Amino acid sequence: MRVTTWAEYGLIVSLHLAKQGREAPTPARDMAKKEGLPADYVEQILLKLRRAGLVSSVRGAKGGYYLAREPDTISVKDVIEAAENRTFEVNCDVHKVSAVRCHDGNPCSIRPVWRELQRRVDD
Amino acid sequence: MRVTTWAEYGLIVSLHLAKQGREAPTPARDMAKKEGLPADYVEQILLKLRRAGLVSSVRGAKGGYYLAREPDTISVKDVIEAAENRTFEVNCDVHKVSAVRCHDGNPCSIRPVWRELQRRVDD
DNA sequence: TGCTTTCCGACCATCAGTATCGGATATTTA
DNA sequence: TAAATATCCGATACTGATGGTCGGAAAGCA
Repeated sequence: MRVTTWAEYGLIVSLHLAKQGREAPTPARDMAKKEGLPADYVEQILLKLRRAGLVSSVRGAKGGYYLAREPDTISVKDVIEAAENRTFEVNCDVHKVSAVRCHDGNPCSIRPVWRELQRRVDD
Repeated sequence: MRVTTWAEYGLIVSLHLAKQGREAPTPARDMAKKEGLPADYVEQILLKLRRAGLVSSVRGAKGGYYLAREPDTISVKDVIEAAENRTFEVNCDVHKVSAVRCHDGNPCSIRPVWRELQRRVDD
C-alpha cells in the first residue's frame, strides 16, 4: 500500500508551481528538468491536474502552467485525487472479492475496517 | 492506493479462525471453501501468517490452522503487516524518486506529508 | 499402508504503474 | 509568413507487482 508516482510527482510540480507564483506560466519541460523528473511523464500528470481544475495552462510559445487557485486553497488530498483517481480504494467498491460477499445486504465484518481506514487517509 | 487481496484474504481467514475457536485446528481447504476463496492461494497466505507468528498449524490428517494468540491481542495492523510487508510504504524509503531528492540531508517538503499519512494508517 | 494435510518452491498470466513517442494544434516572435 | 516554442492527446512499450496455480515432499493419523 503506497501512493503512486502520479501523486508524488503531482505534488512536486504543484509545489513547484506554488513557488513560481501565478503571474507567468511555467513550461512543463522547465519544471521537469529542474525537478529531475521525466519530462513527457510530467506533462501527462499536468494534463490530469488541469482536467481536475487544479492548474491552468497557456498554449504556444511563452506558454506553460500555473496554479488555477490560490495555493492555500489546494490541499494534498486534492492533488492526490486528481493524480490517482481516489485517495484510498476499497476492494468492496472496485475489485470485489465476490459478488455475494460484497453485496450491500451482506453483513461483512471487514468492510467497516476499510471504510474507517479510508476516512483516516482522506482526513 | 489500496490494500491487496493478501491483506483482505488474510483478514477474512483470521476472522474465520477467531470464530472457530482455538481448540481444534481448521484445515485451509475447508476455510477456502466456506469463504469462497481460491484454496491454494489461501494456503500461501496462511503460510505468511504463520511465519509472522499470528497462526499456528498442525500437520497431517486432522491438522489445520488455529490462531496463535487470543483474538483480542491480534490487531488488523498485525494481519496486514504479515500479509503485505508493511501497511503503508513511503516512496522515499522504497522506490526513491531520485537519490539526490530522497537523500536524508535534502529538505523535502513532501516527505513529512507521507510520514504523517503513514502514521495515520498505522494508527 | 493409505489418507489427509501442511509445507514450499516454482511457475504463469494479467494488469496497473511508469513511462516514451509521434504528431496535431495554438501562440509568440523574428 | 516562417520558425520556434508549448500545450494537447492518443497510442504504444516496458516492467514488476499482484493474484493465482501446480507438483511434489514431509508429517501425522487411522
